[in-house]
Amino acid sequence: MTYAIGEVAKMLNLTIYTLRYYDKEGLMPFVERTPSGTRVFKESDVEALKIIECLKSSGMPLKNIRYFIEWCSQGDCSLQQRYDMFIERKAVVEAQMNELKKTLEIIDYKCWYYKTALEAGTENVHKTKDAEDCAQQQVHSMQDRQ
Amino acid sequence: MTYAIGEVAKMLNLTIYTLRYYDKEGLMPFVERTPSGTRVFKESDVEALKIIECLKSSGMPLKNIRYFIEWCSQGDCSLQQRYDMFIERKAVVEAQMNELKKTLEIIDYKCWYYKTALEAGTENVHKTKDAEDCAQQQVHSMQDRQ
DNA sequence: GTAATTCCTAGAGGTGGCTCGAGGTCAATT
DNA sequence: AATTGACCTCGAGCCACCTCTAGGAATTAC
Repeated sequence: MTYAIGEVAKMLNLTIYTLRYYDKEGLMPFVERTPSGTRVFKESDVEALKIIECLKSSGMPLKNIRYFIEWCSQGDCSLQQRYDMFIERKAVVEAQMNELKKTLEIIDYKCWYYKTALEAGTENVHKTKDAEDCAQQQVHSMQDRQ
Repeated sequence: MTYAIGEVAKMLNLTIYTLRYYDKEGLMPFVERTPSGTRVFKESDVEALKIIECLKSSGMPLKNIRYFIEWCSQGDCSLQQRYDMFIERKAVVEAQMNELKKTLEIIDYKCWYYKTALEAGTENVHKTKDAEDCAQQQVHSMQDRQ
């Protein structure tokens, strides 16, 4: 089973432009063509594109993804590099998750802050209390929600 | 206690260029100046910048962060908008965390894939088995690690 | 008092990642 | 035979987000 670029775009939720751009950037050297030049995507090509999407959403720039793709076509001699790369990606993604967790904590605090301000009708409800008071109140509000 | 732009840059791990750029983009209308034009950051300005950083790392574009800053200077009439914005941010960040979790699962699989390939000396160890075999093996390898 | 450091503005330049328009090919349908 | 629609290339344009340079002013250290 093979796919045309439009089908692949739909499957991966990308535009045709993006796929062609990736090809131009050397991310899809494996995709074959018909004699007239139309790209023909194999099942394995779609799988490779999913890995590319995975690396992309791990925050890896396209340039570096291209190096990985090059390693892949070099065979077993690049296994160590590829392993190291995924280990590094793992660390990066875990760091990102920790960052997001911190971000979420601040956002949760702000949700509480504005919720109580709305209830009071004014933000002054917070400005008149000191920071420790606020933290206290937040803890209680958090517990109430459980 | 007040700070100069260079101190704030160090505190927030940003460059002076970035801070000035944010100012140019209307993200810091609250920062005052000395008669000679030098920016003077108050403690509360640094706190506001931390919220800006929080919104930024939640994936919010600077343009939208500016709207939030404008709302802040409009007082209590914009409380609802600000609350809604943080509720929306919460959803966005939670979605991002779910995305990252999926990404991490694929990366974990790939770490296992390359680890076993390295042990075998060749990637063929995976190519000769079918996908279900691989999944099985992965599950075992995962359990071994616990 | 002069040298070093830090600040300022305006505006140009750069990177990453697309996004699109023009002009053309090809295969299938009417 | 003509139309439709999906494909192609090339190159320009665009958006977000900085990043830096030039030219200048103010402050601090010796």
